[in-house]
Amino acid sequence: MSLRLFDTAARKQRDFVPLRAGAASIYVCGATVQGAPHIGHVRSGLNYDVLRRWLTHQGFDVTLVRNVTDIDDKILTKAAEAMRPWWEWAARFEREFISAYDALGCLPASIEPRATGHVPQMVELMERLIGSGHAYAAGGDVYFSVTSFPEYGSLSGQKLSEVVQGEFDVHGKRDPRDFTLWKAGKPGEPSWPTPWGPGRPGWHLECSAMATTYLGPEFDVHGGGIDLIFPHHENEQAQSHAAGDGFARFWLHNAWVTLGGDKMSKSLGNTLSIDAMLKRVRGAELRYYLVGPHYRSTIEYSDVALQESVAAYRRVESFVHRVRERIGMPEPGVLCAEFTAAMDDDLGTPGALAAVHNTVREGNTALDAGDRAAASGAAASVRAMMGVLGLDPLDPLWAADSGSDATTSALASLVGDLLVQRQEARDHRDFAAADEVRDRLTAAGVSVEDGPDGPTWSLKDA
RNA sequence: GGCGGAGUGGCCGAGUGGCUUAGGCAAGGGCCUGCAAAGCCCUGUACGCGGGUUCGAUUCCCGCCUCCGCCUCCA
Repeated sequence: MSLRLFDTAARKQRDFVPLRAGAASIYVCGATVQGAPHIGHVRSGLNYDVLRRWLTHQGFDVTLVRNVTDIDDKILTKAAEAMRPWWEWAARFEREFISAYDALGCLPASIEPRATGHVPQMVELMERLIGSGHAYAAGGDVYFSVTSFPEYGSLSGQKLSEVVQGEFDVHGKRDPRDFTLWKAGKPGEPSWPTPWGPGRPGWHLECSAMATTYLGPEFDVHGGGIDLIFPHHENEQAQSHAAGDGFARFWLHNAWVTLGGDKMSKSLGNTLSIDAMLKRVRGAELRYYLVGPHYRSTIEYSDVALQESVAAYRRVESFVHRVRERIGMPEPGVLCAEFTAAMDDDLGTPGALAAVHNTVREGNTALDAGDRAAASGAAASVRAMMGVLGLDPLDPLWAADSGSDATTSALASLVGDLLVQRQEARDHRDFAAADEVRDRLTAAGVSVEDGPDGPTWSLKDA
């Protein structure tokens, strides 16, 4: 049994066979850095992070490219409204995206190329397309001729005759469905020189150029949100195939995070910004929420569901912590077969998580029974499985969630003293005094649990 | 109009032609505990509606209803 992925182009699952044995190349459409990241953006990043981790765990040498679109109409418009240079505006949100990815445990991409840094490659691609009759320049714009390419529409299942995209254009567009590869420069806007005059990149072109620059003319996986299927990915594929590149062998698309039944709206977007979310839950908890459902299922956001994920994650986390405290640090061990089977089935994270929880239960039972080897083994397995999902509670990645070392050790010292007092009271069967200590700790946000090896404590909900 | 997705038990969320009907959260009962907490055990018996195929359908087929996405920038 090996990995099978749902390929949008084939509309079915296919066995993942990489182009080069032992290696996997992935291109993900990253952000247009025009505003702050919300959980929907990050869900996409997370999905491909899980794919990347799974492939890495299976021994593949993974190259993951996640681009940054740092030039586009909205960036220009918003920057102008804010009276800031467009490049400063783009850089600011690029940083916000990076820190959002970091906060949720998204491994850094192999490279995060910016559109503005790849104009020569775009020009080269356009020259090839014009040379082969698939593109034409008109009034400083460059368009892709959709009717020159019979395959157009194959990725998204659109019939060219039914496509209603685009509008008639003043620059001499030959067909309203032709899409823009390159936009002629306008006064006051940034531009780059080309054989057809100064201008700036069209959205579709940049991804083709960057993907093939780093991954070669043909590569394994191209991912993005489902909204990108048409026209963005259709156009990318058309350009690259028309230019003679093999391009993506698999197309993966993740579903939305919706709010109130609707696609996230600008007005409500703030509510779900990563910054706002991380004030309520920890990064790992938010990640669990976003990674738990299958990537092709829509997540209808709700506070209740988020809290359920928090509870579920903590169940796993507390088990691993318990083992660490009673037995010692478990190193990541082997995955259970159920987990592997689930992941191989188009990244079935729900089934994978079910396997984790089953192992947690077995581990807890072993712990209760005093079977240290079994408990430790279960914890090792849980760490490995959660690690594939980027959720290993003992990953240093999440250390920041529990405060600085100095703070932690000061707190540990104070709580330790109180627990000694409480234990003395208990030894004297003075339960009123013992409970008073516990109540004080509870009120301070520290919960106490009595285990077979004495009491342990932890911080309660943030 | 074209293309695509979805409707599962109190909630979230998988999945499957019948077998122990995933897993989590919440609830009730029990064990454990000085009491708790955590943990473990047990309980709930779901699959939008109407037909059809079948020995048997939540799962396959047909029709219908409702919701959503893309076709314009979008993760």
